[in-house]
Order: sequence, then C-alpha cells, then structure tokens
Amino acid sequence: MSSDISSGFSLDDLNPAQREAVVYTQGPSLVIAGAGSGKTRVLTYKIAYLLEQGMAPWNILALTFTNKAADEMKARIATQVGEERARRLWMGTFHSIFARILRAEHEHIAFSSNFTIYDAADSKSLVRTIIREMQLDDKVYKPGTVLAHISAAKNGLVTPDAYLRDPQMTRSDAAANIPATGQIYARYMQRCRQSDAMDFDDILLYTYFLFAQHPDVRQRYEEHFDFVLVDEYQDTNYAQHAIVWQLTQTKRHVCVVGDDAQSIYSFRGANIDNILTFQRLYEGAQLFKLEQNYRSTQIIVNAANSLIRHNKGQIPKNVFSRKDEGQPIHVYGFFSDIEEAAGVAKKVQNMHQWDHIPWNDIAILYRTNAQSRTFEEAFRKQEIPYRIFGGLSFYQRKEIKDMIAYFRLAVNPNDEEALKRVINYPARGIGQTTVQRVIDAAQQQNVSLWAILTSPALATIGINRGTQAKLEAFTALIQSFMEQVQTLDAATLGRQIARASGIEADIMRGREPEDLARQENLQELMDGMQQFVDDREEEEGSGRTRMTHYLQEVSLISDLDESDDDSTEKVSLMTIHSAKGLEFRVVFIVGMEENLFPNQMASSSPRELEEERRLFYVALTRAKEQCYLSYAQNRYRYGKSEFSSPSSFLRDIDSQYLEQHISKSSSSNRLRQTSLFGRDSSLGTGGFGARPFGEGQNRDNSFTDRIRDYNRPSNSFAQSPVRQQSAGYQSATADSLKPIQPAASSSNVSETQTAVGTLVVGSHIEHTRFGRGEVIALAGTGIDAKATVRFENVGTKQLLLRFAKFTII
DNA sequence: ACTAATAACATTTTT
DNA sequence: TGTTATTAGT
Repeated sequence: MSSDISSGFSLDDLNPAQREAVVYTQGPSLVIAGAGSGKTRVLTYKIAYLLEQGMAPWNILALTFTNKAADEMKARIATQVGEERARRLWMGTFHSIFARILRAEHEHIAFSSNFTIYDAADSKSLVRTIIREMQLDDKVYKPGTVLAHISAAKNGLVTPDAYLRDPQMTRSDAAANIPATGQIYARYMQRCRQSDAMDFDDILLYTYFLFAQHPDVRQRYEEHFDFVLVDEYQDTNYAQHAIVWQLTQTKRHVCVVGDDAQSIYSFRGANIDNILTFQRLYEGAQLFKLEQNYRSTQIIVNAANSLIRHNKGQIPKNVFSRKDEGQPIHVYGFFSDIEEAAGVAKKVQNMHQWDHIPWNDIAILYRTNAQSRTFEEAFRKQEIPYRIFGGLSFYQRKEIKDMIAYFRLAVNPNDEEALKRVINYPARGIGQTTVQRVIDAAQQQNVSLWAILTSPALATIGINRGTQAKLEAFTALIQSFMEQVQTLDAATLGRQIARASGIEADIMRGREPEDLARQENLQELMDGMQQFVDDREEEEGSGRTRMTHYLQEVSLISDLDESDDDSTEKVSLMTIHSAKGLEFRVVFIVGMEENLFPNQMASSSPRELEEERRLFYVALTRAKEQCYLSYAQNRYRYGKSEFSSPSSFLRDIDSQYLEQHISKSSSSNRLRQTSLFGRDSSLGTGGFGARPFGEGQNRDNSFTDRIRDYNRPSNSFAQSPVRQQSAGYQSATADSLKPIQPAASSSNVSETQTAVGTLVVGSHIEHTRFGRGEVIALAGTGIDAKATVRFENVGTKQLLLRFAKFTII
C-alpha cells in the first residue's frame, strides 16, 4: 500500500467509494474491501475524519488482529493528525485491548491484575498434564485435538458448564470416543485460574462475560467508546463479534471492514458468517464496497477473480484494476522440488541482475513451512540474500522461554507452567518425582504449586530433607526476584535474573556454534528489554518500565511484529498465511501441487477446499506486477520422494491469463511433459504421477535456460551484491557487524532539510541520547519529517526530526 | 536424576 | 527428514 507522505489529511485522496465509506458516520456500516482496494486507507482516513469532526481520540476504539496492523495504522494516522492525538487512540489488537480492560477490571473476574497469559505451548502442556492426571489415554485424547475443542468452545462463548450440559456436545464427543472432553475443559479452566493465568481465548471469553455479568461495567465502556472500528472482520470469531456488539448496541457507531474472499483463518475459529450476520444484527447498516484494486495488474486481478468464482456464497463484488494489463501469470513445471527451488532462485537472480528488481520486491510464498528448506538451500547456493518469516519465532526458542518463565514467576509465582519449566533448570537436583508430589498436593488442596512450596506443610508431603532444602533455595530465589520487581526496571531485573538463576552461566559455558546462537539470543533478549525500558522512559515519562509491563507487552506479540532493523534488502520467504496484508512487485507461488496446495487435509471437505482456494486468492493478489506459479512432479516428503501432480487450482484460473512453460530437465521425460501441460489440455490427468523416476536427474538450470528467452542472456556465475550469512534465523539483532548498505536500490533519493544541514539516507548522525547511527530511511516532509536511524548501540529508532536532538557527522 | 536411544509424528496459526 | 516425547539404561 502506498504510504501517505503528505501531512494533514484530505478526502480528495480518496475515490468516491472510499470517500463515502469514510464520511458515513451516522450509523453502523460494513465495508467490503476487495484485495488491494485501499481498506487500510479507508480505516485510517475514517479515524482521521472522526478526529477532524471533533471526536476525542480516547473515545475511538479501533481493533485489529495483529500488532503490526495496529502499529502501521497508528503511524499513518499520526502523519495525518499528529503523533499526540494518534497516541491517545484506543487502537490495538483485540487481545491487547481486552487484556488491558481485564487487568483494569480484574476484581470483577477474580484474577489479579498481573495475571499471566499462557501461550499455545503452555496451554498444550497443561492439557497434557490434565489428561494424564485423569488417567486418560493420550493416544485417544490427543492434547492438540482436545485443546482445539476447548478453543472452539471458548470462541463460541461456551463455558465448561454449558459444554457439559449441552447434549449436542456431549453426544458428538461420545460419538468421537472422547466423552471426557468437557471434564478436561472444566479442569483446564480451573487450573488456569489457580495459576492466575489465561490463555489467548480466555481473554475474549472473560471479556464477554465481564460485560454480560456486569452491566454497569459494560455500560461504562459502551458509553466511553463513541466509535468502534474493526479491521479484517472476516477473521473475527463469534466471541469477538459478540463483544463488538456488547460495546456498540446502543450508539451503533460501528464500522467493520473486511473481505470474505480473504478469510483464511477459519481453522482458528474465524467465521465468515459474522460479516453476513452483521447486516442482520445492525438493522439498516450501510454497505460499502471497494472494488477498485490499486495494487495489481489487470491480468492478476482478473485471474484472481476467475479463481474465486469457483467458490460458492461469495458476497457479490466486481474487483477490477485500471493499471496496466501486465504480463500473464507464468506457470512452470519442474521435475523435482530441488529443481523447482534452483529454478526459482535462478530466475530471482536474473530478475535482480537484469531487470534491477530489488530483492525486497520479491517474495516466495508456500503453503507449508517445511517447503522453505529447499529454497533456503538454493538461495544460499546462489548467494541470494533472503529472509524467512515465521517458523520458530524468537520467543519460542528454548533459552528465551526459560528466561521468560523466570520473569513470569517474578511477577506471578502461581504460574504453574512457568514454575514447572524452570524449577529444575538450570539443574538443581529437583526431579520429576518431587515435582509430581508438589502437584498432587496442590491438586488435593486446590491451590497453586507455589502455595504448596511456600507452605509450612511442605514437609508433610513425603519429600526428604535434602530435596526440601533445594526447594527452599528455589523459592527464596524466586522471592528475591519478586521483591526486585518492585524496585528495578525490566532490563535491570532481566540481567539480574540471568545471573542469579544460573542461566547465564549455563549458556555461556558452551563454545559450539549452536551455543553461540543461544548466547546471541540471550543478548538479543536483553537488548530488547533495554530498548523497551528506554522507549517507555522517553514516551511516557516515568513508570511502566517494570517487568510487569514488559511481560504484558511481550506475551501478546510475535516477532513478526518486530520492525526489521536490518535494512539489508532481502527476498522474502514465507507461508501464504503470513503474507496476508503484504504486497510485492514479484511473487512466486511455489509447490502448486495436488495434496500440497490444496493441502491434503483440506481435500475431504468442500468448506475447507474453499478456504484453500481463498488462500490461493490471497497469494495471487499479493503480486503487483508479476506472478509465477510452479510445481514439481517429485517432492521429498517425510524423507522420501513422492510423485505429485499439478494442483487442480491451476485449472481454476482462466487459462487466458496463464502462460505455461515447460522445464526441460530430466531429458528422458521431456516429450511426455510437453504434451501434458498444453495450454488447454486438462492438467494433471494421467502421465505425471506414473512417470518412472528419471535416471541421472540433472540439476542443470533448466528453468533459466527457458527463462532466458524472456529476459536477457544471463551470466550464470553472477554474484549477488549482498552477501547473506547462513542465517537460519532471521533475527533482528542490533548486530553492528552487518554490512552497511547505502540505499543503492532506491531510485528516489530523498533528502530532508534540518536545522543543522541536509539529511540524506546514509547520513551519519550523533544523537544526544542514542549516540551514533546511520540514517536508513526518511519519510514525511516539513513538520512531519521522520528519519529511521540505525544506532550503533541501541538498535533502530524512528526520529521525528522536529523533536530530535542530534548533529550530522 | 540425568543421559542416550528410540518411537511416533508430521497444515496453515494474526493473539 | 527432522523434531519431539517417551522410555530405557546408567
């Protein structure tokens, strides 16, 4: 999406449909926004408009699904109405906003204001524990499946009591041979409460019941919010939908924005019906449709339309583009997944080299994370800089989780999952039998593990003297951290915990490469905490720099949200799910094979198949200029090579938009292939799957041989200008060793006048607070001019030049 | 209580 | 194939 550089705000920047949607504030409205149609633009302008009309920012609630979306929107609004007012908006994810409300209203729901938020791993671990305690067979009651049931119930606002009473649930669980699911659910909830913890779903569940059972509280919030806006409404679940209703039913000042064609999270409880029921629920709601796509070429838009037509029950809309027609969508078949990756890498290389397409403008999208590996290898071989999104997130790494478990205990010692994680890490001789005794005692008395550990009755539960002493040493350690929560800021306490817990010593011991990675991660965590403290000190004056506040923030973010302070240009590799909301000039959608995309798991039910198709729709519409589809006939899966045939989705795109290319690899099979993938012949019938494994499968650059016809001759030994170290993890380290990249690729060199001279990208500055750094981006003009600066010691920061104190070196 | 070996397993995943 | 969880052995 284009960024708004102009300061101030004018409705002239909008097309008629967008403008209508923005200025309609009299009642409820539903904005159906096709891909690339300026959905975020409408939301931001609408908020700016409301502010212009005199509404106070703190009376506006804007809900998004990701922190990233919220941050971006906030930033955009800031350029329109100023930082000051933007900051006071209630803008954030459902979970962060409602968690905030729950902490404020905690006494009504009998939690402490410091309750822990369990992540998915904690939830799963707790479910597993409960299943075992109930002596159920965990082959039958698979923790993941049970948790999915619990999650579905919560998303549908079904409490354990209601679940157990509901004959339909009971019957279907009995039929599925898991009759105890309701019991597990009930115990799970109770156990979370004992730990003073909530999972992600609970945040919504408790918010709903807080408002439902305390009308006075609900009324207070309902009166407070003069306008409520919701982004990505197609992704809301029932609970979210219901809460929005609780907050808006009287004033009915609500605007939701979404695209039913981009609903790809139903497996997480998202319900497209919410969009459809919206109009019934809010009688007289205005419907606005944004149909002009500003992102993609006509061919891409039309191809995507032709695809999505195969789904039933769409909200009718006519998405169109007035951009160039563009090139057809290229379809490439390869012999194997390895050749596919090599071919794509080669093509990417050529594009960069000959068409001067910056790495940043290229994305490789795949259905499953497992596919990234082959591409990683191919890209490394060709020395193409890349960045993998998703996968194992920073906060899921062991050493980070261990540290955070200590943090959590310092803030809430009742947190059972955190306690179990670190009670014997670093090893201090407390074994699982001991832990089990403590758990049993806690269960008997209906209290937390911590309550047992700190009770004088500890001696009475069959633990010997020596072990008891070890437990006491542990509780004393945690208690010391608890005290320091009150006096130290998060970063200082973090360092203290690393030292006193023995984690630092444990991690610093090793010299293996992976030990070094752990050390770096630990360092990165510490840097991040310091950054947090610095930011908070600057922003909000004093306070809110404690561990409590750090955890509140960190438990609701994933590192996708983290701004990438490594400004090196890279090709993006990610799943289609994580590409939602993004756009690239060139997109490769790889692994277009039956049983992979659409995924095997989805092929059974038409509903899931439609979701897969929407996923493909999302993938296609990420491309601005060029889109490439590729498939392999042989693919390694779980260790062995399997045959696969081209995706049936390829047939769902009107063939007039496609251009088939035949890879000429594995020469013995060439003829067969050529005849199979003719433009109008049916795809994937016969042939492919039955082919014998090619002898001496060569890994030549068959793809590129072909590609040369479309580009200039290529130098196959060309080096990429930027080197990328192996980087299994894309960490956002403040690693000062990274090569500094003068913004070579950006053609529009921007410069900004400051009181002390001309600032350009690449300028080195000395900031009074942050020290030395390099300007890596400039945005805005005049009073809104901003610079993104990568500092040597404190990472990357955005500076509003109007305020920033620095000198140019 | 800890380590090593082995069996089971395997979409997508905003929070 | 690669990870993760349980089990067996010291």
